[in-house]
Amino acid sequence: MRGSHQDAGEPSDVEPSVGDLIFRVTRRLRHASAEVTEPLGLNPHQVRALHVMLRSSEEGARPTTIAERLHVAPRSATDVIDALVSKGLATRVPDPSDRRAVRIHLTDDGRVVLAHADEARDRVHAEAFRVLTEAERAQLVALLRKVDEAATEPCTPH
Amino acid sequence: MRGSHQDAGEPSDVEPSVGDLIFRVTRRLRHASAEVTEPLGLNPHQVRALHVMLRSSEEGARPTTIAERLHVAPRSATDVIDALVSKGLATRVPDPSDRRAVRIHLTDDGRVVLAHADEARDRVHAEAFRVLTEAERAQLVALLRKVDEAATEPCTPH
DNA sequence: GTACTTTGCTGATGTTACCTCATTATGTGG
DNA sequence: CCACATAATGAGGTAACATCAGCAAAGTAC
Repeated sequence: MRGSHQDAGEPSDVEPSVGDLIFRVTRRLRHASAEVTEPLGLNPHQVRALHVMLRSSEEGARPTTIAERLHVAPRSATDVIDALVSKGLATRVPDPSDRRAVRIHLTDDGRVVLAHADEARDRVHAEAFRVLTEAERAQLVALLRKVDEAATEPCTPH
Repeated sequence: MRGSHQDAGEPSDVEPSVGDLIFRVTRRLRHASAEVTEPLGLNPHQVRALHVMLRSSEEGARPTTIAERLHVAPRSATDVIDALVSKGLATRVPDPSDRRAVRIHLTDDGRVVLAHADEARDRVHAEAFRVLTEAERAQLVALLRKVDEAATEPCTPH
């Protein structure tokens, strides 16, 4: 974690809007997740990069692809990869089909660590939403999905 | 915005969990909000700092207080304040009751700019949740509030 | 009052996570 | 085979944090 400053946000005397609420909940989730993955020595980007590698375990992931998934510049992916390689969680392998390119592969360690990270994150999320009943959770998913999908397909030409 | 890299995240072949979904929605909200407040030359911290000042318009806000609200170190609040002062949106006024302290006040410009920023943000949020009916929005608020409150009062001693 | 401790802010400086631009090696279309 | 595009990365810059040191003012103890 970057800072040591933690707290819950103002008491908020007024009725919070949907937007405010969703930010509050998410912020807490993010912090909690960060707390559990940090002992593993991973920041969110690194975890995400490991995921990309896992998904293309066969061929390995290209730095450019990782950059896209992380929404960062290609050059920045190099740094993320460097970090993972130096931790022994990933390896650079020359791409057989393009000698300019590199393929990034998960190491066995990487696989294990990623599994731990995922499990920890899942636990945190489950804990956070444990106050909801099964039905409520389903409802929440449905609502969020609706919002998400509306934004994904901008069917509003204007 | 820091980077120029933008896109919507992977297609996600699998059923997304509540946690994933809420992150997706929030990420989009954050980006959209950032886009509209950036033309005003403000980053989220600066907007938040202006809010703190607005809330204590009478006496002015102390840097320490602003730091707390922003969840950053006191020193870092100085930088945020510097930025706002240099834009002419805030002023430092010596605290009459404690000559070590400073009070930060909104300028008239600051008030106007903050109002614009708020309005823009509200518009973005309203737009994002427009796909929901009034009832659905209320439902969403209720669910999120439940999650939020459960986390706020950690009534789970263990 | 003198002395010690604490508090409030800020200057100096370091770290991290990004960026852009330049470089090198390789692939590709005329 | 030449011009241009693409893949990765080195070099170097910036923004947003951090910590620590310093100074002035307040509070506290005797």
